[in-house]
Amino acid sequence: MRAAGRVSISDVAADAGVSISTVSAALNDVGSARISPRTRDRIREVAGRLGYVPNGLAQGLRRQRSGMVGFIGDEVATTPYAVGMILGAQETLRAAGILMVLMNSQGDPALEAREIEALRQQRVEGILYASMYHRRLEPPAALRDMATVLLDAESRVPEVSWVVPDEVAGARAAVGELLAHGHRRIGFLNNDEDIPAARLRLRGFRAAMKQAGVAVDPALVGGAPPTTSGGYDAARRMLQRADRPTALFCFSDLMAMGVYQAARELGLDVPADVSIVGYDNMPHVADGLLPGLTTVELPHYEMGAWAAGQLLALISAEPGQARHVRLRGQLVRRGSVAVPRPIGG
Amino acid sequence: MRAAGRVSISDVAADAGVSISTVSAALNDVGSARISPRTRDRIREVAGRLGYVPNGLAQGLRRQRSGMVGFIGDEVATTPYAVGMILGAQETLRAAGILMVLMNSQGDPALEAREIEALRQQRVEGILYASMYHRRLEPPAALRDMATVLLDAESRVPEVSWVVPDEVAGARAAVGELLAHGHRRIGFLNNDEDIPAARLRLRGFRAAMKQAGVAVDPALVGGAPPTTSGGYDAARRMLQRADRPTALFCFSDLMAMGVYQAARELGLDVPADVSIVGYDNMPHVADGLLPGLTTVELPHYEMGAWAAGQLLALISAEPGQARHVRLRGQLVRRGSVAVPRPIGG
DNA sequence: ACGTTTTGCTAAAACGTTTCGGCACCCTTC
DNA sequence: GAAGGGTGCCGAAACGTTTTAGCAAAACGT
Repeated sequence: MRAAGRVSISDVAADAGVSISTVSAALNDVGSARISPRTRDRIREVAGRLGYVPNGLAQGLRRQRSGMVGFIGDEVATTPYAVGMILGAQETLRAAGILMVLMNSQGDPALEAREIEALRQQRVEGILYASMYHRRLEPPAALRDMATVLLDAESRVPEVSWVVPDEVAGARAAVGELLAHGHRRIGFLNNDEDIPAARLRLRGFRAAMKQAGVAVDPALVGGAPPTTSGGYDAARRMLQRADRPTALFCFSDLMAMGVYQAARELGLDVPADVSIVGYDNMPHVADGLLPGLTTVELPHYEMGAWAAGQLLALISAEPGQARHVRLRGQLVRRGSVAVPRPIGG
Repeated sequence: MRAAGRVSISDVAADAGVSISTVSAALNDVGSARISPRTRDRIREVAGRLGYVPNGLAQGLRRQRSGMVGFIGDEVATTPYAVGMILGAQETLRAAGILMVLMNSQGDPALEAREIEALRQQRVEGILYASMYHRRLEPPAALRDMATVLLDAESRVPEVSWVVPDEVAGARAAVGELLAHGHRRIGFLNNDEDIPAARLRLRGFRAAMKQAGVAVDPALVGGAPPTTSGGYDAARRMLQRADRPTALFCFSDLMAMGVYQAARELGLDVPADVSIVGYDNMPHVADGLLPGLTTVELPHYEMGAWAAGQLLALISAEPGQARHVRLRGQLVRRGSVAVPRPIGG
């Protein structure tokens, strides 16, 4: 079991009959070093035959670069969203030959501090600090002197880079889809918490309506908990009105799922009687509903990839330009939007 | 930006007026070394004041232990299931002071080989090799000489440790719940793929029925794709029979979601007319449905934790006992099971 | 044939730890 | 007052690399 990587550079050197410096230069293709092609090939052959794998710890120690970055999630790893961000980040880092060490703090500051200490000890070159939902947040003091990028969170301090979804554009796309189908009485079931996503999607909703010249009926804008039953309750209220909306834009796919239930109970067909657009493109929910839910994707993968790219830039470039980005998510069209039919028709 | 961890053990030694050996011994509480309490305290104080963080790479090099393990997922990171396993593993490793490096191979063997190489280079002490769904699978040859534990997969070769869910027990628990409520005509909507989970859950279904002395009607056992629409289609067929079942056990929560839809369309109430039990306890699906779905949890977190523990054992113990475990998942009771009422009543 | 350049390689230092053996010194003990 | 044992610390080697400076031999120019 403990045989892995037992052969060191000096074994290769001995077998090839050269010095370890030569082996190092040959294997690393050092431009400044002059090595005859024959020697180089011999070294390569020996290294391959012996199964030589350079010791990353020794390399890291000597080069003063560990080749690793840390990924810290608050409670992030408990949510399906985490995977997209992790995947995107990991993909980008892999291309750069960097490994990713995963941590999650469960929202416990003391634990988080210990984790940062462990990462610092392993000399990670930077930190991806991820939130599970779009919010405002300041990275802990322990990260002050490390290259850090915030994922799905915005910071007040301008020196730290971050990436979040473009909520306004997402909401505009969603409402635009409904408007394009001819809907005019469009309701918005917002999240009733005071978070950036709620504020910004409302702004996008209003902007889209205004641009289309459609007045917003305040009675059709409601807040509820962003859960299935939150959506269910709100939808029951809204869909029983005489002047009910022909379409509903929901803050989340979960709320939309509740809307489906409510609609069915009220004898309303989706999408014939009421069109629905969700938000999140939650795996197995948005595509699991019948009919499939048209929704706005949260660009988790892209945010992860962008954050990793920015982190790599911070690590290599000394000036360390902080950047702040809002990434658009695609509208994913499925079967929950149709042309409205006259109410009571 | 690049200030992190600049201070080394020799800085501490110089400031404290002792040798680096003494600093090392003092900070590591080496039993064999004799250091006066006063000196030790002084060293501690200096280390704290200077913000000394030992260099993990140098430690790893010298101790011949990197303090890291790798986690390789096939396509695992794309699924919500991954997070539970990752979390469980990470938690256990954290307690042992071990970091976890995350990789995912997307099912591409060439990529996987490169990733293993990278992990080997960083001298990880072992590998957690995770599958996204319970299946048979052999770890790649490149892992032959490394401490490896399979997660959510069984291997044919007895030397490799693995952990999978106890599917038979899970199915028995699910069907037992229905039987306990008085159901006798119980249908099973199985996955029509030929995978261990399908075979074993069918076995569990039969075993539970047999134990209760209830004959299995073959017409009530069906296979379908484990998706929402798969469940929907199968349920429509089965629930329109004159001798329809009063309860349905579904291979997955997604299928159960389709069953909800079908039942509602057929004017059947859940759970009054038809009781439903799912499998997976899929986040935001099982608890998002109305009524909440009673289902069997897949013990992802526990499997991750067990695998990490076993890996730690393999790493430390030279004999390296391979172990194979089937972990039970809890039955999670929500609102989708009730006492049956007479059909047509 | 003799300096000069180029080629092909090596020695040694350095990265930051841990650990082993040993060296002073002090305190007992007789 | 010398032998003996404990106490408190230190020096140096080793872990496996990379990199810089430099050296011998070969090739080149005249």
